[in-house]
Amino acid sequence: MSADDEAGADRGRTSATAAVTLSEVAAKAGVSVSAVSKVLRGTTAIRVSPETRQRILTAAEELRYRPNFAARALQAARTQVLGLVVPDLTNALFTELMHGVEDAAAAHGYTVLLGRLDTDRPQTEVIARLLGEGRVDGLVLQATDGVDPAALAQLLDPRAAVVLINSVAPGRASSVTVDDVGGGRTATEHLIGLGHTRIALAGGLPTSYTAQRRRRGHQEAMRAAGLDPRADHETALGYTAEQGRQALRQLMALDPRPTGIVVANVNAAIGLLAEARALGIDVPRELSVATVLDSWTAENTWPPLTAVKMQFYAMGHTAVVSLVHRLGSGAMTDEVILDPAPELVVRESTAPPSS
Amino acid sequence: MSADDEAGADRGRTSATAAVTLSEVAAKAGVSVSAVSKVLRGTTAIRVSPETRQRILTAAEELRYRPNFAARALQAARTQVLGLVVPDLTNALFTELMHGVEDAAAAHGYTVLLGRLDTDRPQTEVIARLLGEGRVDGLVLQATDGVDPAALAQLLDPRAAVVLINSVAPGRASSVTVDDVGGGRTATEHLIGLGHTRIALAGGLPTSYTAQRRRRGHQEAMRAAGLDPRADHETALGYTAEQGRQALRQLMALDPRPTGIVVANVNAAIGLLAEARALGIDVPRELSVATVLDSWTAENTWPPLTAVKMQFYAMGHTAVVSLVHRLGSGAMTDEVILDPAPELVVRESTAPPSS
DNA sequence: GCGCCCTGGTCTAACGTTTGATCACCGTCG
DNA sequence: CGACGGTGATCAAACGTTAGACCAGGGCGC
Repeated sequence: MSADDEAGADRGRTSATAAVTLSEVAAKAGVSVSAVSKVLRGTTAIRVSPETRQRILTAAEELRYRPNFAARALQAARTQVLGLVVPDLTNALFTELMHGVEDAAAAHGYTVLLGRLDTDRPQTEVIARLLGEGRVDGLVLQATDGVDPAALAQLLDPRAAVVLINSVAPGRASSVTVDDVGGGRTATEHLIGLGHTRIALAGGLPTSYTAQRRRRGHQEAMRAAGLDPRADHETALGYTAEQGRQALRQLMALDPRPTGIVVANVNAAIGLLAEARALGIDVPRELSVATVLDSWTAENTWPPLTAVKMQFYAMGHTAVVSLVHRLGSGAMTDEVILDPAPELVVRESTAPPSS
Repeated sequence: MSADDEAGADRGRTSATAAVTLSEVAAKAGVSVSAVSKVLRGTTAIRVSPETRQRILTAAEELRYRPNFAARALQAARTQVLGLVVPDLTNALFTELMHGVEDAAAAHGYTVLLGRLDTDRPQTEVIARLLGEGRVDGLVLQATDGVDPAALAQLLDPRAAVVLINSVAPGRASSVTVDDVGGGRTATEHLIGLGHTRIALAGGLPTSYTAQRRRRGHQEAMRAAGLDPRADHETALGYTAEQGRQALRQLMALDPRPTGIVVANVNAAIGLLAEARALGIDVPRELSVATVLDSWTAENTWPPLTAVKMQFYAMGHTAVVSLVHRLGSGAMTDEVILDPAPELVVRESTAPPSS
């Protein structure tokens, strides 16, 4: 217990903060409510004398008027709010995505509401709550990785304005994905270029759309180089640090060992790297590690991780543009961010094979 | 460019999803709107025959009725939504906090709206938008670290229902903080217990309330052990990985070098550790590192970081309880989470000094 | 047989905002 | 001098929900 802390000291009472309404502004300015609304709203065809307008603006200013969100939403039947719902907010990768979403939303006059997808709660519940209750006009949704894409598609109402990211549901929702195939390929090609031939893949769950595609990219690169992507050189355990550790133990049990590993997610790569140190495996001398996805954490491992940076900002931005478009015209689209392409960032976890 | 991807295929049009309203349910059940409202709401003093009730429930079910959020909020003059606003959502530490907030909110019938604090946007703008427009009933707010506490207090309306976390503003808002003093002390005592005497502090910005208190705990522990907390053994650069790297370079320029460093934030510790490896400094043989704050990233560094786990879940939980209490009674309180106490998690980045 | 209360509902106003319809006034044209 | 058009506003309805006031009918006690 620290000596300087004391808890629970009551200090006062709040009078219920009475919100300023249009009618109070109107009373103060000596005009009707609708006059105030029109002036403040900046309606076209204003038809108000300059003096009255000024009186209204001053009154609103002095009273610190703020339009009530609920009343406006009720009247307009829309909220100008978009929901961004992801399974894990505390993912360093998410920052970039969120910035893309927020920038695009702001540019179109929307604000962003963040939601987390509970693993225990059914995803449909979240969607129903946000969209069904009219809390948001549309949704940018990343499904949890464990969920079966087909099952997800099932519970998506095709009439709802939903844009999936990192996943697809043809005919049921729009989608935007990054170039996962390219990402898997780029990471693999880097190892091949260094001279590796026994290259393993520490992949994500088989149900994950991104995992499937990164795996495909890996295999394409292998075959293009005349190498055989062997099944026992692949794990599909998941994207967490702990699952990365498991993947390493599994792959290091092979004989001969692979000399390079492509990891499908940076968090898994961080765990995998830590496990390699714990097992006394020297990275990159004995083992090269390249990962798909880059983040600030990747440059603070030891050795710093060679990574393929994916275009999450662009994905978020495109998703919102797509959503806004959908809200306007109703068009459903599927897009893949191919430009700019995934970008290889070479650090120190990869090197030519020593043998 | 990958061969399997094609972009921008239009697929269809959405008819505007007409939301089901109470009156539609009423029409279907052959009763009045208010009867439906009362039954669905489960009002006490229901006064409705079992058959009618059943008819209403069935109709609502079949029509998939969802109450309109805006209408309900307008009528009740509150939203049952609490805002949780933090500077950085993608902080591993934030998970725990958020869970505490969400659990407590759910227990009191509130949902949580997440907000990010833009560094460029004025914080007052965010508060005004959420609270002033009636989007939320109350706010759990963590100010950005760079902001001056006095300045923050200035712009807080004492009538607003705001609970600060990791910061205080006496008389202007409630607050909940973790035991930063105890955290700084515990980390320092650990190094002292191992036999270190030249112990440095890699601290946060001087304006940060948490940094001030962790520093105080550090100094208390030093003095209690008869050691002198020398000014040149302290940095106050900030909580990011890069600032941790800077801190290490600065502290390693000392002669003699410190044999142990207490870092005030785990992200800074991760950067500091990476920089140590880059400089060829062997942790923990040449240098022990202990950090305040624990997260999954701390166990995946090399060596794994000895850390003091702070009670973020409890802080989030307590903040919401405090907020709900404030919304009810108007009482303003300041609380410090002292129980459970900060918990030392010993890993491999600390050892007795070698000299 | 009259007043009363209970049951099972309906009616109505209100929350704050927006917007199309309406209106009083005035200058002007035919 | 009466109809007309433009100006500068106000009026009223509506969005979907809630809650208190109200009401019709029937059973019962006195």
